[in-house]
Parts: sequence; structure tokens; C-alpha cells
Amino acid sequence: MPFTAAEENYIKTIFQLQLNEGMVSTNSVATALETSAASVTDMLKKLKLKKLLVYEKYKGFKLNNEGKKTALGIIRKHRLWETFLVNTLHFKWDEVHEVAEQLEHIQSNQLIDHLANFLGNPQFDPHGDPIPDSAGKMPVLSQINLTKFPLHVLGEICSVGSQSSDMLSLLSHKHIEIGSKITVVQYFAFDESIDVKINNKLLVNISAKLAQHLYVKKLNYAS
Amino acid sequence: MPFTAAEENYIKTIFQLQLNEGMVSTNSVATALETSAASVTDMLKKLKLKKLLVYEKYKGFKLNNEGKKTALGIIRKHRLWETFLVNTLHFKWDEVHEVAEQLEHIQSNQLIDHLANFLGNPQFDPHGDPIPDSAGKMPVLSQINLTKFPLHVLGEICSVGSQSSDMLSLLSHKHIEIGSKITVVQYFAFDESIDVKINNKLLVNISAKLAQHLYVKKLNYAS
DNA sequence: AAATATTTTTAGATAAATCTAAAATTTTAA
DNA sequence: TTAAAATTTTAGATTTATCTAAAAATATTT
Repeated sequence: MPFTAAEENYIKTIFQLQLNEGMVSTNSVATALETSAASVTDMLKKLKLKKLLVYEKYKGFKLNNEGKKTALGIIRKHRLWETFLVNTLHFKWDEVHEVAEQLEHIQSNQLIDHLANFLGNPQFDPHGDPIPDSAGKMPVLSQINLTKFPLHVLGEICSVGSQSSDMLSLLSHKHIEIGSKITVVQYFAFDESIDVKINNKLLVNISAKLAQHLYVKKLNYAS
Repeated sequence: MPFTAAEENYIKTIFQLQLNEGMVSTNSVATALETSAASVTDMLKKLKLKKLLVYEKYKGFKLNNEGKKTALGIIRKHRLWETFLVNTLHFKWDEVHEVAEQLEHIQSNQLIDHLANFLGNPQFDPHGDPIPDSAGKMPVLSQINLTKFPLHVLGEICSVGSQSSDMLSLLSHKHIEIGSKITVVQYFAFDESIDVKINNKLLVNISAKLAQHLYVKKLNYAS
């Protein structure tokens, strides 16, 4: 069963929302996709008919197993294409998202298998996000939002929750990149900013807003 | 001005038809796209409105310069993707067409420029067809249909007008491939079949139907 | 040149994905 | 606990790309 690009965008968005919330609301999808609540309701009926989600009028909804499997397939394609764009075609981090949004809808299992092979079956994309395998299995990565990362524990920046160039230039100004070692030194309750040490040398202050977009993986060895 | 996939398919088809015929008919486009004449008329109105073609009711039509430029852009993308699929992802000749039909509609100049660069700015695709450059210039290749190729002149198979696997298996059975040297030995008027010599060794007979799909480039040195 | 056949266009429908405005339902709060 | 607010759904349009059937124009043939 092939899905339209519109259907796939809904499936992917619902999947990401239900990771955090369990049950998903019409409005949250409308906001995420920048569309109207009415359009979401229309699409929900279609996806229910196609047996991808559990949905009861006014009660919220979530993807069933079939829906989740489908979502993981789309995420796999998206992240493999991002990897291709950055590693092979030398796009920059913040240039790949829009193109990958298009490429993820190309329908061809053969294509995605060959692409994965060509890239060396990577487990993580250039943003540090895990790439599901062809069976839909996602490599587990205990990544934690920087705002929740424990004090004085060595971590590594492994993912960035946004691709805006404003954010990337801020990161580069602070000498932070994927793979940077990071330790939280102090939380400031007043503005929720955080002092961190980068690569065990540079002490920098990170705003609450920036911290919300940084994900850190615990490292098992001390610095 | 971005075009929809449907518009691009019409533009590409009209371009290919007017290469041979100059003026294009509604029915020929309908046949090529396996759609109804009425749908073609609908789309012609839209493309006329977008100033891509010259069209008068009941009188036929053809792309203007803007339309041709657009068509060459689409053909460039299609052939670069085919090259990528065969050279980089190791698809076989006859497996690439359907996927390239999807990939050619991805909208990103940056993507196609980076892809061309990665592939080494190839001038010809795996079927031997010329790839227009980013300005829309097509490398000239004096390729001639085998049915019109002069007797006793050395040529080289440089293009195949179809990608059907039936045809490719027939070619491989006759030991013919892109790059094979070929000389026409004799034309048979009765069934319009042709005797040719392949690589100056093997003498094989080629049906009119097969010959219509083979394109040959004159070589300047004798065998 | 008139009758017939073919081609092309128009008219009117349909399906997908969207919209706005209004109605229905649920949640919040006075 | 009922009134107000927020959320969700329905109803009715719109756009794009398609269709079939019928009408209009052109081409062919006797």
C-alpha cells in the first residue's frame, strides 16, 4: 500500500507527537503541519479507514502498530537522504531539511536499500538522530535534553532539535558541534540559562531556548 | 516558477514529440502519457497561460523558448538521476526509469548542481543520451537511428530508445551493448530487417522494430 | 461537395487535499 | 454547576488533475 505525500506527512508528524505525549490532539497536528484543525480531522478519517490509527471522535488518537511501522519507514528514508546530502553531496547541516522532506516521499524499496548500502548502513544521521533499519528497528541512544542533563556528568552533544541557520551560527559562535564533549556546571533558576564546559576547556552560558534544542548522550568514561 | 509534477510530465513529453514533428497534436500527447485527449486540452490551457507554449485551438501547439528551457531542465534532472542510480547505486540499466521519473520532480537547484558535481558533470547518461548542462545546452552528438545509418560506415551503439527488459534481453542475446562497434552490411526491403556486423566479428540480423530503437554514432576512424 | 470519420474541445463529474464558517462537544472556571 | 472558552467536527467551497459523454471543428472519402 503506497501512501500519498500528504498522508505520509501526517503519519510522520503524529508519530513524533505521540513519542512525547502518548495520545495526540487534532490541534497539535494542525500546529505542527501549519494547517487547519478541519483538515486534520479530514485526514484522520482517511487514516483510520486505512487502519493506521486508533481514533475516536473528540477523544484524541494515536498510530497503531501498522501506523508506527509506516512512520519508521518514512523516518528511515528522511534520515538516509539527509546523510546522503551531507556526507556525499557535501550539503551543510542546515541546508538539507527541505530537500529531504521531498526525497522522503520517493517510492522505491530498491532505491532506499541501495542508498543505505552505499552509505554503509549508517545508524545515525548528521544531526545525530538514529536511523531505523529496514525492519523498523531504531538503534537506542540514551539521549537527553540538555535542560534535563545531570550536573557534572560528562556528555556528548549528539543531536540538535532544529536546523535553523540562526541556531547553527549561534552554536558555531559558541564552538559547539555534534560530538563536542559537554559538562553542565550550573543551572540559573532566574532565566533558566545554563553554564556548561565545552571539551573540558571553554566555559559558556547557554540560554534556556538554546538548551531546549540540544540533546546530549551520557558518556561512560569520565573526563 | 515551480511546476507541478503533472505539468512537468506534459512539458517533457511535448518537448520529445516536437523534436521529431515540429508541431504537436493533442492525441499524440494523450497517447504518450496514456491519458485522455480532454485532459491534454485542459493542461494545454494552463501551460499557455503560464506562457510555456504556442497554442491555437484545433491547430496544434509547440513549446516556446521558455517551455523548451524548462523541458531541458527536467531532462537534465532525469538523466543525472539515471546516471547516479546506475553508476553510484549500481542499478541495472532497465531498473532505473521508474525511479528517475519520480526523482526528476524534486525541486532544488542546489541538489542537482551538487549531484552533477559528484557525478563528475557527465555529458551522457547510461543509455548514451546527452545530458543538458545547467544552462540548458545539450552536447551535440551526431546520433542517427540505425534504420537510417549508412552502409559500411563504422559506428558505435550510443543509445537505446527503450528501457524494456524484453528489449534489453534481446540485445544481450545478440551481444549488443552501448559502445559496441557496428557496421550495416545489408538492408532487406521485404521485412526492413538489417544485417549488421558487431565489433567487426559477429554478423547478426536486426528486425525493423529493434533497429528503430537503436541509435548509432558515426566514428571518425575506420575499423 | 456532401457524407462520413477523425480529432479536438467543451460541459459536467469525481477524487484528493485543502480552506472558512458554523455547529457540536469537551474543558475550564467563575 | 452552569456559563464561557477552547477544541473538534461538520458543512459547504475551492483547486488540481483527472474522467466520460457530447458538441464542435477539421480531415477524408466517396
